[in-house]
Amino acid sequence: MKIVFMGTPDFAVPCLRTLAESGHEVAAVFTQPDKPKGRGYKMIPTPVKAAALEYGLPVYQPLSLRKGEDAEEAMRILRDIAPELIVVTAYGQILPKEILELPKYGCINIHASLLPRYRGAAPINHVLLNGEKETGVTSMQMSEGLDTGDMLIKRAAPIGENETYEELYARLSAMGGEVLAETIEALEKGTLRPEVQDDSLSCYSPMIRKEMSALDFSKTAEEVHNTIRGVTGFAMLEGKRLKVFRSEIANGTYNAVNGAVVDTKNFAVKCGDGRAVIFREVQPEGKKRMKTEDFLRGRKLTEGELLT
RNA sequence: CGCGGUGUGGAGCAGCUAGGUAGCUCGUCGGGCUCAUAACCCGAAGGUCGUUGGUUCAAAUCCAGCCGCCGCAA
Repeated sequence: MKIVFMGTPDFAVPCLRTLAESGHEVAAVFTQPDKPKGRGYKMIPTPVKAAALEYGLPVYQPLSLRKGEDAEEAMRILRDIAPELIVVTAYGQILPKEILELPKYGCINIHASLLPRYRGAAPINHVLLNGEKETGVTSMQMSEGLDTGDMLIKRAAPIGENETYEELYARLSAMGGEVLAETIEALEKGTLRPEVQDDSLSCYSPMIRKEMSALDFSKTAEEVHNTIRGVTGFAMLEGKRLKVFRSEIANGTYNAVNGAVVDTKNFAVKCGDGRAVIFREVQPEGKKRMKTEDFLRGRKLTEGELLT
């Protein structure tokens, strides 16, 4: 089958690899344009582009598929290729109707949630922020709405109590490749049974804004913990930013001001419900990421010291 | 040329402002104590102080360049 793949971040790479190694013809890979990024504004290729070049696949990076010269040219390229199927995984652009209808089998999307829950840009983050116990990956037949297409194959995954965004992201990313493989296999066999999404059960997961990462110690320990897991928390310690990558909820309750260090050996911080969150992995401003034990060797805490 | 921080034994840091014996908390190794321990006590090994050059009687420390790592911002 002749397939065009569209995707951008790491998350989409397993899907691309699945296709590239499936024996199907990957006629083109679309990914977002390279942008000056990071320190020194270096141009960094998107992970999907890097992987595509590895396989020697042609890469296209239109600014937009909806308007402008790039969109027209992209449309010409797609018509010229005449793919039987387009696979989209975390591409970062909305596809216009004419592209959705171009391939014989339409466009298939791999989405990192159990639809219709957590439609939208940041399902993995929001699932963790909300303390969900289970999530998954769904493949769907794309339609014009945002993640509203008919569901094809759905696979669930339990979420660990202390699992972080990075960990869940990696798991679901790999699972995405597997679900895609199954979906294509079923498509070829004609055994797919599309299932309409129940809109009344749906919810959206909007893009993450950086202020969502600010830890608020007046909230419950569970909420603080979920913020750390879902979007990497940060707090101010002695005027400097401290990122928190990993945490657990401490046993027992404490009597102290919210945000106070209540255990200097474990770096436990008291939260609004009297319980405390133990930081397990942190990164001080200007330093690298490290385990809390390492951090505490160089930076002694005092009981009652305040995080804000 | 986006802004800024940082590079010191295996880990995390201090020392640098006012150049002159390489230090702290851990880890490792050896020994001791203990019913026992991620506990405690004693001892030891381990560092071209990122790199190159400059200033100086003398540079981890001052100056310049280079390399690496990181935060912010996009």
